[in-house]
Amino acid sequence: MLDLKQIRDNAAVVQELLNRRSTDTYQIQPLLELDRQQRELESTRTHLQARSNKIGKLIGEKIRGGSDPKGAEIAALKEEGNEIKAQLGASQPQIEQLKTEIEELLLAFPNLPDESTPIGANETENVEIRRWGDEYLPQNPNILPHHDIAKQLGIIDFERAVKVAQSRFVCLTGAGAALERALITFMLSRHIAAGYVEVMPPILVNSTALTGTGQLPKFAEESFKCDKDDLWLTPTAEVPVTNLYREEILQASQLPIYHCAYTPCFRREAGSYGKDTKGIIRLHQFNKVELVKFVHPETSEGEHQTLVQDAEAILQALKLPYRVIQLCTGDLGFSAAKCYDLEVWLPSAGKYREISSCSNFKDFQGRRGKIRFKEAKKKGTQFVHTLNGSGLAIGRTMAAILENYQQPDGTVKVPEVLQPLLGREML
RNA sequence: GGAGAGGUGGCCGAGUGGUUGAAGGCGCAGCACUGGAAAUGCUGUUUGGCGGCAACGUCAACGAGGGUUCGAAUCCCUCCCUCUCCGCCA
Repeated sequence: MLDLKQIRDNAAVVQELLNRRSTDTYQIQPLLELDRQQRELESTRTHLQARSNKIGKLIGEKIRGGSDPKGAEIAALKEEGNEIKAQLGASQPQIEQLKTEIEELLLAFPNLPDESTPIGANETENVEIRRWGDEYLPQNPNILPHHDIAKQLGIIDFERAVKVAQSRFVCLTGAGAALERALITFMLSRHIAAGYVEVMPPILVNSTALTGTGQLPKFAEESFKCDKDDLWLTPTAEVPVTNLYREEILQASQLPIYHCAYTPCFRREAGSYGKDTKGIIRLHQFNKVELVKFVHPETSEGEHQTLVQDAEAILQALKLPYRVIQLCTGDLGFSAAKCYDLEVWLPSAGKYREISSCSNFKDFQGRRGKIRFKEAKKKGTQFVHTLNGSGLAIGRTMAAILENYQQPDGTVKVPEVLQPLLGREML
C-alpha cells in the first residue's frame, strides 16, 4: 500500500512514478479528491466529538457536586448532547463511505518503482545484468525436452495425475519423487547455513494475509479458494511467511529477520491457457523453497543484493547455467519496487526460463500488513522493508537438471551435490 | 461435532456506567546513590489520525462490528478468535 500522506504531499512525483509502470492506468486525482472531502468532514466531526466529551464530563462533575440529576441545568446539557449526537449520526455514513472508498482505491495501487528500476513497457525491455555458467552449457545437440526424458525414465506420470486431479497436475514417481525431495532438502540446508531460519507455515491462508502481501484484492482470480472458510491455497510461501509478523511491532534490534520455507504453491494460471501445456514448467501445484527477509529500510538495497546471491548460490552449486535480469517498470510485479529474475538455461527450448524472482517490496507490504518496528529512544514506529525470492522453484529446477544433465544415451546424470542425498549418480 | 471458560497496554493482572488511555506488578529507559555493580529510590514508558518547527493540543482504540446512554473497558445483540474437557482423526 502506498502512503496516503506521501501521495498528498508529493502528488506529481507519485503520479510520475505510477506512469512509469503504465501510462494512464493509475490516476491519483480521484483519490486526492476523496481524501480532501474525508478530511474536511473528519475535522468537523472531531470538533463536535470534543464538545460532546466535555458535556459528558461536565454532567458527571455536576452530579457529583450536588446538582439535581433531574434539574433544568442537567437537562439542558443532555439536550445539547443529544443534538450533537444527531449531527454526528447524520455525517457518519458519509465519512464511512469515503473511508471505504479511499481504502479500496489505495489497495488497488501498485507499489512505486524504485528509482533504479529501468523504465520499460513490457518484458522485452527487461535488462540482463549478468550471465553465469557458460562453461556448463550442454554440448549434446539432441537434448529431449524434460517431459519426454522424464516419461522415458518413468519418473513423472502425467496421465494418472490428470485422472486424480486435472490438467496441469503431475505425479512424480520413484527417482522423480526422490529427486524433488532431495532438491528441497538441499536448498533448505544451504539457506539455513547462510543464516535463514526455516519455517513450515500453514499453506491455507486467509484473505487478510493475501491482502497484506498484495495478492488481494486485485488478483483473486489467481488463487484457489476454499469458499466455506475464507481460506485460500497459498500461491507462494511469501504469503504465510511474510504474514507471520503481521500487525506486530518489532524491536529494531530484532532486524534483520531471515526465513526460508518450503511449501507447495497453488496457482490457477488463469489466462495462460495454451502456454507451457507440456511438462512441469507451469502447474497448478508446484513446490518451492522461498527466502523472506524483514529488514531496516536503510539496509534493504544491500539485503536485496545478498538475497539474489543466496538464490544464485543454489544454481551455482547445481552448475546450472543462468542469467540475472532486472525487470523493467512495465514488467514489475504489483507489490515490488525492484525485482531481479533468475533465469535458468533450458536447452530444449533454446532459451532461459524464470526459476526465481527476487523482489524488494520496501515498505509496501509492511504498510499493508502493519508490520512495523521501533527504534530504541526514537518516537513512533516505522514500517519494515520486506524482501523475498524463490530459492528456488523446485519443479523448474528439476526440468533444468533433466535437460542440462542429459546424456547422449538418454540417461541423466545427478548433479554432484545431490548425489549423496539421492544415493545415486544417474537417473 | 458436543460441553464449558475466556479475550484489557511489551508481559502478568485489576477494573462499582461518570477526570480510566486505563490501578498494581514485572519488564524496559533515564536520573540519583556507588570506585564500579547489585540492591534501593525517583521519573518516564501504547498505537494511530488531525493541527503545530516544537513543547503540546485534540480525536480514536480495552478481540471486531452494531445497540442502549448526555456519558460504555464496564449493560445488551451479532460475529471472530483462543483455551480446557469429551468425541472423531493424521
